[in-house]
Amino acid sequence: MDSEMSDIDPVPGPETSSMEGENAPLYCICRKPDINCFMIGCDNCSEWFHGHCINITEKMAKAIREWYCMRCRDVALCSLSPDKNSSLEIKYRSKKNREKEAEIDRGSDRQYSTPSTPDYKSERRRGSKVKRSVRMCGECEPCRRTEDCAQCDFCKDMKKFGGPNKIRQKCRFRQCEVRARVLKVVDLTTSTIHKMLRVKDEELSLQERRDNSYHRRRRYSEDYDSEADLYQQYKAAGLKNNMAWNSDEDDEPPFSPVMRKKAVKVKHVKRREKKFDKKKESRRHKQKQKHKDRTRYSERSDLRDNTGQRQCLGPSCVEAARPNSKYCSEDCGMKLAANRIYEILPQRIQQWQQSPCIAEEHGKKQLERIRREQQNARLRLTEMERRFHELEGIIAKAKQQAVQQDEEVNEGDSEDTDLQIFCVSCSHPINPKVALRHMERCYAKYESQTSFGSMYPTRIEGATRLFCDVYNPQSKTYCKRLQVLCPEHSRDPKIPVDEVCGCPLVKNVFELTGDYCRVSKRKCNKHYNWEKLRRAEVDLERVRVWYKLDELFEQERNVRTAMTNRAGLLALMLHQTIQHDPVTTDLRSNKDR
DNA sequence: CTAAACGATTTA
DNA sequence: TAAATCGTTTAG
Repeated sequence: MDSEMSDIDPVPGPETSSMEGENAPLYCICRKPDINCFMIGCDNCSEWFHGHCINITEKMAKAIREWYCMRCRDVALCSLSPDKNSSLEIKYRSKKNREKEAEIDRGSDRQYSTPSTPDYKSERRRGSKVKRSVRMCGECEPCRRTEDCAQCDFCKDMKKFGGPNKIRQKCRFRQCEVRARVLKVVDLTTSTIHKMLRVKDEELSLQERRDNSYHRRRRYSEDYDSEADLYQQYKAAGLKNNMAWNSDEDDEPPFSPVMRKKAVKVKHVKRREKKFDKKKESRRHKQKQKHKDRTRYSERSDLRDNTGQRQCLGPSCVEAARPNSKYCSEDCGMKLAANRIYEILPQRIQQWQQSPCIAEEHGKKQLERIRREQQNARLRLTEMERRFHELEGIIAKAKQQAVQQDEEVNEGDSEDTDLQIFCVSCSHPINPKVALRHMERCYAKYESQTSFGSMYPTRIEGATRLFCDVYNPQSKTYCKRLQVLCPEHSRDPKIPVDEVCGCPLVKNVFELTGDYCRVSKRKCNKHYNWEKLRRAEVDLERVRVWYKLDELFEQERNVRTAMTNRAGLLALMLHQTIQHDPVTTDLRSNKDR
């Protein structure tokens, strides 16, 4: 049934597989080592078979209740024993009962062996009385606990302890070490992270010692065992300290680092398992996974000597470790850590330099691209600044024009038709003659009703008149409209009677004629507020360029950070790239260039 | 992303 | 049938 259950079951044979490389046990009719695929176990001989070797898919397996391999079936047939159990037929589930039976079957697996299904696996389960479930390995200390601590947050939530029953989780102290979901991670401080790292370090060095010394050689299996070990400590200490989980003193805080580390670790494993959970059906049909090398926690005892005291792990230190620590002093811990760095780092640097780093090259290319774009943006910016000044020049010059009286105004009037257009803002029909005026006012009206601000004032060096930037104490924001377009904070100046419109006249839309509109500004409907619009046009473009520059700057910073962080001390110590096939070169390197 | 909440399922 | 607790959703 549970795929993950098989992972930790120390069944002789398949279960103790993987990771051992050449010595990996062989299974199935093909006699190949366990590969990470669906496998089915014979309910008689317990041998494992690859699904694809015997043409059984996971889906098919779901319908199977008892499965026997060819050999067992043949033998049973040949012996022709009258014994009722010896007819080894594959038994299927009836469709409607499938779900239910799975459960019943599962349940019985855990506890009993029915005569018709010789259950070797459950017998191998070390006679554990505790029922196993998805979230309980049934083996660990917490699984065996039957009493709630009544003090943890989960207990306090329970009805029986007067809680609101909102969280609805098992007592902290009964959360399975192996399978419990990660429920809450408390107070992750930097110091705990360091401690977590140190735990890993210690573990590594421990391994070394074990390998080099009289100790029986043992496979180093990630850090699960260290967790278990520390978890024991946590429990001991946690109970003593009345569950001061957040206590973060001395070397090994009793609880937090363990659980926190576990939180990180377990999560991924669990997520994957979860997927499989859904597919799984019976205990006998297991999806094999890679992380089955979790060594049993009980094996950890060899770290301590008989007296229960341990030697400090510091380099050539012979002192006894402090309680709840693996070192006699902080110093020893640091020394050990330093040693490890000296030992590992040169190698890793060398290794790193041996293979070209694609990411690094990408980064360089990106930087080049960014720089090109930045240059373009800057050019555009200077161009826009030039236009800005040009426009101001034009406006200034336009002001000097003398007002030409009357004629044209009347002319405009005479052109008047009953043509109507609709305001883009209020959609009222308006006379084209006053359209610009109306729309301008309409825009101002609506625009004033909204606000467009940011928490910070604009700080762009060398840019004049971009954002309005008026502070609004109510919302504590700075207005981010274009200054020229902000109807809220800047009123159009009153136009003197004698002011000329002064809009540069054009023919064919774009060609400047060099002349200026000389109608009185107040009366010119054709070029209403032309300066404002022209300024806005320029300013908007300037803002765009600034945004672009900002974005590019951000990109550059990101790329640079990525590049500096790449192959840093921590990265080199923690990660490693393995080139599995040195013959095949990186496909990208051919493609890209 | 995590923690809290809570419906749903399982177990007693 | 209630309690236990799991897995998923929601909120922050």
